[in-house]
This record gives sequence, C-alpha cells and structure tokens, in this order.
Amino acid sequence: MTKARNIAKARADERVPRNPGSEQDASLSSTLIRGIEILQCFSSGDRALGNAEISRRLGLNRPTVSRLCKTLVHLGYLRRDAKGAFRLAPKLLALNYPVLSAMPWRHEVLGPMRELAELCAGNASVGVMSGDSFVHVQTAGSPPGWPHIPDIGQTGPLHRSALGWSLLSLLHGREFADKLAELRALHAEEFAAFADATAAAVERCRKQGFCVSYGDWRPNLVAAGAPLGRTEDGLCVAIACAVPRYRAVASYFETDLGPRLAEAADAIRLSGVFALPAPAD
Amino acid sequence: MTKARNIAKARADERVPRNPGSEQDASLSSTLIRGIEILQCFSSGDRALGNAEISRRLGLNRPTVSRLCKTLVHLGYLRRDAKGAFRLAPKLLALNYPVLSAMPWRHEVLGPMRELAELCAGNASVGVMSGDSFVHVQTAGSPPGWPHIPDIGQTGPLHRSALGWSLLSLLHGREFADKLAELRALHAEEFAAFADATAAAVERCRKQGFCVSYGDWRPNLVAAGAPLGRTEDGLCVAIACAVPRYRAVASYFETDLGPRLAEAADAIRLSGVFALPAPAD
DNA sequence: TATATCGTTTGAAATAATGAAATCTGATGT
DNA sequence: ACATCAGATTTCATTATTTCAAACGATATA
Repeated sequence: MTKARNIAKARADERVPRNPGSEQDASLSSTLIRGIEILQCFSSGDRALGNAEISRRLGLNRPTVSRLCKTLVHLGYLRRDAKGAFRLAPKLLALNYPVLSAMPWRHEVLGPMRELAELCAGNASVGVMSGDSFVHVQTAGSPPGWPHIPDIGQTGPLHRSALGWSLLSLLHGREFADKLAELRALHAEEFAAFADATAAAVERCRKQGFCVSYGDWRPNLVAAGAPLGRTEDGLCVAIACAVPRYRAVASYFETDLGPRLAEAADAIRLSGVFALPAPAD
Repeated sequence: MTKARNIAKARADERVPRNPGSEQDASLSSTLIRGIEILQCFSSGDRALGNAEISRRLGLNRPTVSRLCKTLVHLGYLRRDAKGAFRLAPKLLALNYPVLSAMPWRHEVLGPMRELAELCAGNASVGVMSGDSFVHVQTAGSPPGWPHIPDIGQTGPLHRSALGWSLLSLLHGREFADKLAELRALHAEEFAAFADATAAAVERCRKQGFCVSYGDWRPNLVAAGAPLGRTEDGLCVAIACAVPRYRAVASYFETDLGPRLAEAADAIRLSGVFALPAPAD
C-alpha cells in the first residue's frame, strides 16, 4: 500500500473541525473538561462505549481519548467489560455519597412519597434545581411496565415539567428573573413555546401550592408537582407525582391529586427542613 | 538521599518541588486526576471547602486549584455557597444515573431488604465490589439513632467487613488470588491482621451462604453478609444486615439471622439476575 | 488603621497534552 | 487461508496548555 493512499484516506476520514463556534474560556482547564465529558457520554443511554465511539462524539482523536480513558480507569471511575469496551464503574457512586448524605431529609420524605405513589398508582419523586434542569434525588413506586426508569440522578427540563415549574416557583425577584434569562438563553425557541405555560404553572404553585403538566416533559406522562422549599444550604426542592397518560384523568389531577400533593408538601414542611421563601416584591 | 545530591539538585533545577513520593505514570493525564481529586476531597466529610484548604490537601498551589474549581463550577459539579466556599452540586448525581439505571435489580431487591431490616431491627444494604472496597448501591431501614448514615455510594473495606467478605467469596481461582494480592499490596499490615478472619468468612460464605462480622468495620456494628452473585456484566453483588453492637446477640446472628439472610439471598437469586460462579478448581 | 488570610489575575517558563503516523490486535469477508 | 478492515495503543515531534511566582483586590481580624 502506498503512502499517498494512506494520507488521502486519513484526511478524508477524520478531519475534525476545530470546534469553531464554542470557543471556550481560556481560564478553564480543557483537559479536565474533556475527561469529564467522557463520563457524560454515558448519560445518553449507552452502557458500554468504545474508544472510537467516544472520540467521534467528542471530536477528539483516538489517542487522546485512549489516554483520558486510561486515566479514568486508573482512578476507578471507568472499567472495561469483557469486550474491551468502557463502562462506568460503581466507584462513581462513591463520589456522590457526600452529595446524598448532605440531604438527610431524603429519607424522611420517603414515607409520604410512597403513600402518594400508591395513592395515584404511579410514581413519586423529589428533585432539586441544578442549572437549567432538575435532578431527582429520591423516587418511589415505579410500577412494572413504567415507560422509563425513574431513579436518583435522572434529570429533566426546568421549563417544561411539573417538577421544574414547582422548583421555579421557589425563586423570587432577581433570582427568578436571572433563572428565566438563563433558560431563555439556553433553550431559545423551546423556552418561548413554554413561556406562558411556565408562567401560569409558577403562579399556580404560589397560589395553590401545586401545578399540573400534561405530557410536557415525557409525552406519555401526566404529572402534578408541588414546591417543598429551600434547604438551609440553598437548594430548591420540589415533589411530583406522575401517571401514564392513558390512565390519567385530568379532573382527578386538578381537583384531587393536586390538592393532596400540596397538602403532603405542607405536611413535609412541618419538619422544618424546607422553607418557602417570602415573595420578595 | 545524601546532602550532596540535594544541593546538586537544588542548583540544577532552581525551583522544582517535583511531586515527591508518588511519581505517577506519564501516560496518565495529571490534570484530569487533579481535577477529580478535588471532587474526592469532599468524601472526607466536609460539606464545604475553601480554595486554600483544597490546595493544602492536594499539595497544589492556589491559582491552580482556583482554575480547576472554576472549571468544575462551569461544568456544574461544584457550586459556591453563601460564604464563597465550594460545595458539591446536585448535578453530580446526574453523572451516575447511568450507573444506577444499569442496575435495575436494585429495585427488585428492595422488598426483601426491607423485610430483613425489619426482621433484625437494623439495616440492610446491597453492595458491589469496586477495587479494594465495596460500594453500597441500595440501603433499607436505617432506624433513627443509627450511628452512621448508610446511603447509596458509601464505601467500606473488602477485607474487614461482612459485606466485603461475601463479595470476595464470589471470586475464584486466579481472580480471587489477584484480588487478595491487590488487598495485601494496598493494606499491608492491616490485611495481614485480618487474613485469617477473611479466609474463614469466605469459606463460610461458600459453604453456608453467609458470614458474620463483629465490629470489624464499624466497631459498634455487628453484621451478617451473604453473597448474591455476579450480574451479567460482571459485577459482584452481596447483601448484608447490620445491628448496633449493644443490641446484637451473637447466637442470633450465627443460628438465626445468618441462615435467614442466606435464604433471602437464595430467594433473590431465583430472579435469575445473579449467578453464583462455579468454584473453578 | 494596620495586618493577616483568602481568592483571583497575570505573564513567563516549561511541562504536559496533542495528533499524525505506525504498530498491533482481532474481526469480518472473500 | 488470506486479505481487508476497524479498533486500540504506542511513539514522537510539535505546540498548546498548565503551572507557578508574584502582585492585586477583597474581606476579615486585631
């Protein structure tokens, strides 16, 4: 085989455009970002990823990915399966232990959550605000045949979900405005489409203590959400119940489950862990 | 090292505090390691850490830590509290959603775990092997007043705990020998002190399906453990029950709870998720 | 007000990461 | 069986990225 052919091939194959749009702050560590982006790759549902696949997704070349993966394996956060592909290792959970143990209230809300899940024959979850998303920190009662696997760490959009709206209702004044601006910046057209629904749901949370979403996040789920409050260390926390659409009756959510969820939230607040912020002008 | 060499060195490289002791493989990415080590700092129980404190612990200088932390904040895994100190952010949980959702059996074992926890008036937990440690992936029933907070992601030693011994009993032949060697290398004298207890417990797990630990891990906890098996993707999984020492009766663990735990493990194995490896030679 | 301590910024030095090419492996296909 | 392909890793020259010291600003303490 001639050299020329090799070179031509290499050029055709994988000339990665130097990430032109998103120039990144030079005061950030790009190596650290890339390494962590490798871990994030697994959030897309793939349990095992090869070197080449990762390098394709991240726009890095194979040697770089190989080195970073080697490092992550060395640290124990990545492991190799029988086929040589990379998988997330259980040690990642250890990294999170401090996050979870800083939320001892996760255990206290489990009782009420189970009751709610049973009540609505669906699923209950508690989430906290994180950037433009919510993150589940506790779930209860996912019946078999549930369309997805609700579990700790699952994320969803703040601007089109019952849990998200409930969380937004905990922000006021400048903080609230800033968060909306952040969402607008990140989700331009989509945010616009949900702006009215968001405003209405937030308002309802503040007045009635709950809101309802009809398939705004997961098309086949209807959900009710209620704000719990902010913890001592500033986290916004809310609770939600979800039911498969085919089994959900709107009036039930509006006049029965919703108010009950709000009551449950009130009851939970009696523990004193969560504080509803006073609506600052 | 001789004085002469010190001086010579000092002259040669005017300023070289060249990472003493742990020289690391040059084929690993040191920047990535350092960045993740910052996240690991929080595993030591501190919820909030300042820039200076981190740089002290890691032996890096402040500007470097500042930059890395800035990057981690940018990525959303670190947040700043009211006082300007860093805390782990909930987004970290999102990173291991894939880890948890790859273990759907976590939910199936929850029922039996609750029963066991109630039965022994203590705590039940399921853990997987990870390096020289186990990692809790599910916990049930920590009564109020429990000495520590068992939660997902908590880690403990493989060589001196009921859960750890149960996990070790799932390895055979070369794999088993390698793991013991790894433990010996990492915990020299401590491993030696527990070598006999470990061997006995592993043997008991293989023969009777359970083992008992009297305060080997947490001095004030007595625990029984039982191997569950290996999952399809190669993880070793075991279950354990723990009771505060002052409330634990040895005979109960040996003749009652232990066997029951082994039975529960048998029942769980009926699901087909966990396979007990055939003792290779 | 003076004095620490902490966090960030800057700029220069050089370390450490990058990517092309080569090597090696295992899989697939003819 | 052989050829071909795709993936993973190693090597090495290049250079982009990190690092560290010093200085700065801010905040807290005496």
